Amino acid sequence: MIDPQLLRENPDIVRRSQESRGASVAVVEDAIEAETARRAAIAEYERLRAEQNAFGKQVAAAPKDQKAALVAQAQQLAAAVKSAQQVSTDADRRFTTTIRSVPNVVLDGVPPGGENDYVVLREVGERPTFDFEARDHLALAEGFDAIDMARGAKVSGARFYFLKGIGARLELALMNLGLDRALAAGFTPVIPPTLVKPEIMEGTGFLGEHADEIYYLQADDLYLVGTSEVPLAGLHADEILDVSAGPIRYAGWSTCYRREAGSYGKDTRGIIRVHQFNKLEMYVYTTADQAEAEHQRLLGWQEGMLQSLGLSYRVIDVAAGDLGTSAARKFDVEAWVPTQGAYRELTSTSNCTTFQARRLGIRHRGEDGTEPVATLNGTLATTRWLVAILETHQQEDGSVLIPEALRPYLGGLEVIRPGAAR
RNA sequence: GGAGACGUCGCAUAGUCCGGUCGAGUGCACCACCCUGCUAAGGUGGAGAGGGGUUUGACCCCUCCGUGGGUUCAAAUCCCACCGUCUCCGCCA
Repeated sequence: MIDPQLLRENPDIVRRSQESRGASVAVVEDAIEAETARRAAIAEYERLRAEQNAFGKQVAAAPKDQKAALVAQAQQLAAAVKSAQQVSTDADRRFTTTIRSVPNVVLDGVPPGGENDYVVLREVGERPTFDFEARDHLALAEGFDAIDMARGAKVSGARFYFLKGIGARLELALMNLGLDRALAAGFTPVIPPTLVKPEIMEGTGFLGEHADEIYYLQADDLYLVGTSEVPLAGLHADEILDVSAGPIRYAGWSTCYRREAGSYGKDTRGIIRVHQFNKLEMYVYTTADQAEAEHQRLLGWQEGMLQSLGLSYRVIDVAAGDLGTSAARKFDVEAWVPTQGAYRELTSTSNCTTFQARRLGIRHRGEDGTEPVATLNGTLATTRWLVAILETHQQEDGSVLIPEALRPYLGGLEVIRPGAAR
């Protein structure tokens, strides 16, 4: 939820943000109107309520013979209070609904436009080249019996898979590498719940435009999370945090579930786009004025991971129209996938400023009382990374060199050979 | 799944039977100051959250006793539902 004070005092900033997202400017006018109506309704209700409170005291203090007459009067007042309260509650609900439909205000410098209007900030590392026919990640993995798509489909349907043998070990190694690096950077490791209540899912901003993407368990009124960002944001809901000593940083490992509705026919081969995968996610609570610096740090840790794995990548500044509801700015790190001749997203880091925190009631004590904190998130590793690792480090005989950083997590294994791996 | 107990402003508690004096008392912790020859003890005062108004004054008002309803002129207190915690029983990968 955006700052109501900003809406009232600087609506132009909100309008410009909507324009750069290519989103509706009309909702800004709706929100302003709802805010004004809300305040008027509250003022009227509170005036009547104050009157009723004062009257109640008279009734309590009155001698017995006068009480009946006073109570008769008070009954009328009570009716007026009740209806004014109803008006006030309705106005408040309408305001909340309206303002929540406004996505976060984008930061200065974010490129305007849609999906293809990103700005490339840098390209890092040399793209691998091969003097043989490169195999794609699935062909390589099948040589090691590391990924089993057919049986995944048999058991669970399309876009499900088994990671087996070295495939399973490789993923665990990757996650452990990420966790150790996060630990060194001061993150607290967390394994969160992956089923969450509606208000938590709502609070993180995922029930808006991405509602179709989310698995929902009707019998229990719970949602399966598509990222541990959701439970990590909910972790401190309705709390006042002490961020005076610096940002509070969590590294959450979880399985992620995505319906991938509307992506029929896209990335159907292998594990690029699947319904279930694992992810190590960074999640940070800090003050609003430190958010942008922290965002750069998150990006730095992500790049450090890709570099340690010997991957070639680029960093893009995602355009306003392609930001999620909660994000004010987002950087993606995309790795080069040789057989696709393209960069594919491996990480994403968003600065949600105070948007999520305002919805979830997460505050800290500032100079003038409590203020919402800023929240940020960013990927540190996912199952998809296996695609880039396998393809980048493949050799002519179908074997794959294991990046040095991963070897300690695989008992020193240096190369995966077809047929021999387990 | 069944039975019972409980859920109060950081923590611990009083208050709930018999509705108005609870716009919530006390202890601990916390902050400021005082006293004290010093990381103790004592004293005084302060201090919660959300929202509205405003002559923008360190001022006024409204709301918050798990959540949501209800009864009432008036609810922490009465009624209903739900959520959570604990104990016991049952069942179970």
